Amino acid sequence: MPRAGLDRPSVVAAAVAMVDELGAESLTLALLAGRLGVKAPSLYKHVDGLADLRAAVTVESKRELAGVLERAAVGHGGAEAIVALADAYRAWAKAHPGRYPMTIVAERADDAEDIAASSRLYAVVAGALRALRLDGEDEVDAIRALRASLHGFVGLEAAGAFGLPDDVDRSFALMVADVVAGLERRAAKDGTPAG
Amino acid sequence: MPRAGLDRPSVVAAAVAMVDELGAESLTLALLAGRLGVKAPSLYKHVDGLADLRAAVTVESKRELAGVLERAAVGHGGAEAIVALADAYRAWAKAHPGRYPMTIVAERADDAEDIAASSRLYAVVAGALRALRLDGEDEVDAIRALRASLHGFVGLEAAGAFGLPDDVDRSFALMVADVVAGLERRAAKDGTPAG
DNA sequence: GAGTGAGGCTATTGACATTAGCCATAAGGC
DNA sequence: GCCTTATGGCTAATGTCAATAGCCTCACTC
Repeated sequence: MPRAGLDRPSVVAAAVAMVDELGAESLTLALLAGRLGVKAPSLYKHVDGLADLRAAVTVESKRELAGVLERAAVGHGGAEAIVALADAYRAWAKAHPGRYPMTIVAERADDAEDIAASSRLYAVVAGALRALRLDGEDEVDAIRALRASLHGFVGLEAAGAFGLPDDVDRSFALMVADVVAGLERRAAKDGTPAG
Repeated sequence: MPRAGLDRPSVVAAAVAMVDELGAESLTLALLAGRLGVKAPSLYKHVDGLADLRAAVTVESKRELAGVLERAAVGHGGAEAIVALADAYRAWAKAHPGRYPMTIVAERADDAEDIAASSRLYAVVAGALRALRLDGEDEVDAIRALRASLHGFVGLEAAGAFGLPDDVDRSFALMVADVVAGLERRAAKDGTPAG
């Protein structure tokens, strides 16, 4: 029997592809092994079971999304940066419906890579809001509002909750514009000490 | 062997309780049967397998949430109604983290009960926005924006994505206020033909 | 009280994860 | 160029779970 030449990165990459194609539910060691030309127990040489594999796919997905958002934000400032981030966020989620939900699960305290990837994701959103010059609790509140809107819209869209034929792109653009306007008003209020 | 006296409603009710306690992942026919003092195959006399049971729990959850929201909205008008709806929505989701995600899955075209429950849920959100007097696409856009914000916030909260200690209630109240303000501005623009 | 059907049951199959333990291959030391 | 070693495959076995088939008995009806 020739060696298949697998290692952890290649196994995780195949798992990522599988989740993209078949959805998170369908990620099974048996099927993945088959695709890699190997029997299921062999995967345990590279990965510590299904839970570990899922965790690895999660980290990889957080990294990928963070990278996409970082690239989307460059060259834009102020409100434009937020809109660019929002569009990239939604596009990535639509392109990877199987993996998108993984990007919002809380980081595992014992996984340094997960913590790093999650922080990157948080940082890129925070970065898009930097121009508003909010700080402390106000900044946290703003980040939460933006993340909630984006995640909610994308999550509902992926779940097929927008059954009506009305233009979804338009609904999204309007929502993002409202969020931007709302946060800008918060920033204005913040910067202008009330009498 | 005495009969256990089960029927579809009692089996579904036990499943609902199980999801509330243990989460959706842990809903298994084997465990549920054990709780009901019965062996797993017996459940097939009342329910058409795990998929059917999950679908039934989903419908029940949509109904329950719709009922809660309907009750929350009565006695409020305008912006107040939206805030009341939002608070009730979040409270229910926090109280039922295992079932909440089921409430957003698209209805199954072949399940009349599911369609009815989903419509009720949509209608109660639409009702809270009625005072804005939006119509057609504008109304659809508004409903989507409100649903997205609510779903996103509670989804992130349930996922443990709000790791920072900052006051989550405050973040939510601010977001809802911004959504209300944004939609009111849309309504004003809509009612005032631009020059 | 006989008949009947609903609601339990056991037995079995099949998918899957996981563990234990074996064996060959590929890589490195002499 | 051999010998050692550990890595990366394997088979075999266990356990959990869903699902199906087919049996048996209780409870209700006539």
